[in-house]
Amino acid sequence: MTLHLHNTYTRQKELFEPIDPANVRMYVCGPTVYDDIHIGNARPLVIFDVLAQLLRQKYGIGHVTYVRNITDVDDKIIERAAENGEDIDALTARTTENFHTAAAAVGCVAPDIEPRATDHIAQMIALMQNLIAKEHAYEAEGHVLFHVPSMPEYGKLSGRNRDEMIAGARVEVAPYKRDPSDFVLWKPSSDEQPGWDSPWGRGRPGWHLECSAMSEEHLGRSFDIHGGGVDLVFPHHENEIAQSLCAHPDESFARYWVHNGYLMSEGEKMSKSLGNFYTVTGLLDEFPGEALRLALLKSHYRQPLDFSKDGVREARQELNRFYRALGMRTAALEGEVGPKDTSYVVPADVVAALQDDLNTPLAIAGLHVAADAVFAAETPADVLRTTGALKAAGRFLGLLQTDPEVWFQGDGDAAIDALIAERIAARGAKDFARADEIRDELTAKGVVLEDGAGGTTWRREG
RNA sequence: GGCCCGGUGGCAGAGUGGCUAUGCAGAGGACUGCAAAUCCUUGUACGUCGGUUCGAUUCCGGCCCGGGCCUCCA
Repeated sequence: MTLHLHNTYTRQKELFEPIDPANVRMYVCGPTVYDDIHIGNARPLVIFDVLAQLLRQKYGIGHVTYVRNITDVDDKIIERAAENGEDIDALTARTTENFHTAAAAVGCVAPDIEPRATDHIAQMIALMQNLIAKEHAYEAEGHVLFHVPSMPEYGKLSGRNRDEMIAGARVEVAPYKRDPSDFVLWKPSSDEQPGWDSPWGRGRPGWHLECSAMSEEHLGRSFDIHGGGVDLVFPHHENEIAQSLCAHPDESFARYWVHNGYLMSEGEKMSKSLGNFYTVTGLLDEFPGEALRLALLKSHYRQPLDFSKDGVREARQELNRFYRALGMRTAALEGEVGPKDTSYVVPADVVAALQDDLNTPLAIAGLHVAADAVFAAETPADVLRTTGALKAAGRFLGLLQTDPEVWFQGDGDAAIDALIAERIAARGAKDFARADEIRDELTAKGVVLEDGAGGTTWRREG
């Protein structure tokens, strides 16, 4: 089966053909670590995690290099640290840790390489020297600027021309710019600001330079996929292309540009004043990370996604259904042993959906079909086969890898077990009044009991 | 103002030139001491106006509505 991806550069869905199938390379823009990540930041994390897993599955583990950077030098960081009265290093360390915790909580596997901007200052300086030598960049008043008119193709990715950008410019043009559209590669730092020595004095990099430097360092001058949110198309990715292509005109830089759509929250653009600003950490107090992940994957990645807590609740209901199906496996094993046929086939419709430009909603529909098959299973062998298929399909999406008992019951609860035992005894004695009393008591605590053929099980609902 | 994306049943959300996903919620039924789960049945959706076509939700155009980007927000 073949993989197709929508390429922003050509605005078409294209057959994916890696430069080197033995080393498929993907670079995704990671966070600027100035604050705890919000649910909008989590969307690209989850999407590109699915893509990375799909690539690993297709080309083999060890044949995919997934790089996701951390931008730890930026004016927003400087400002936030000043606001908080916090040391910059403390701020970036704290927010980086929050980022890692949140990413893991929504089921993302760590990227193969996670470079930090501040570890690549030397590479950035070399890149600027190269650009200056080729007359694509110039120094002015301690700044280094990229000269946009030096690149005729500038604007191709975002589909805009220079005149439009100048006409739309809302910011006053700095006097040292040769052209209003020129952008900053390097800027001087005051004594209080973080800075590094350079041929142009002590300073720090502009926003776009770090990604050009880091992708080159870790993936080479040409690589396969470059990903991020649509809002990065312009100016960030446009400028990365300008920097990297002008520095290395014989290379292709990234070949497939993959961008995820914007996320809205409760029907509106997320903002702190509207009360719809959700950090991942905050949401994790209310919902399992897996429910957040499913809620994010229920829309196609290029579509705008209206995130809502109701949507997460619905995702959790769906996960309940999947985990109920997976729980049949335990029941089957506890009952009859049966033939130990654990062979299963990963549902082809799920894989096909993902290979068609990451159609996760269609893949999830395939998960439901797989769950139906579990519920229809008639023998323990069928249960083992169908649950195996469901779980394997879930793995493609980074879902359903938890033990069903843990999903429903968490760490367990001896008091609940004791009440259930008492209720089973009461039912055995036909004391249904007492049995119902216990059910009501547990219902009030958000515990749902199920009397099945294999005994009584319970789950938390809330 | 410029550029771009979208408007699908109560909600979420795929997809297709004719056979009308999937889930959540709802209704009826089977099953169940009760309940839950599961299974069965059920609801005839594609913003609007034109055009192309034997036939359009799907292609083309106008309009309306919503959203995004336009120098540092994923």
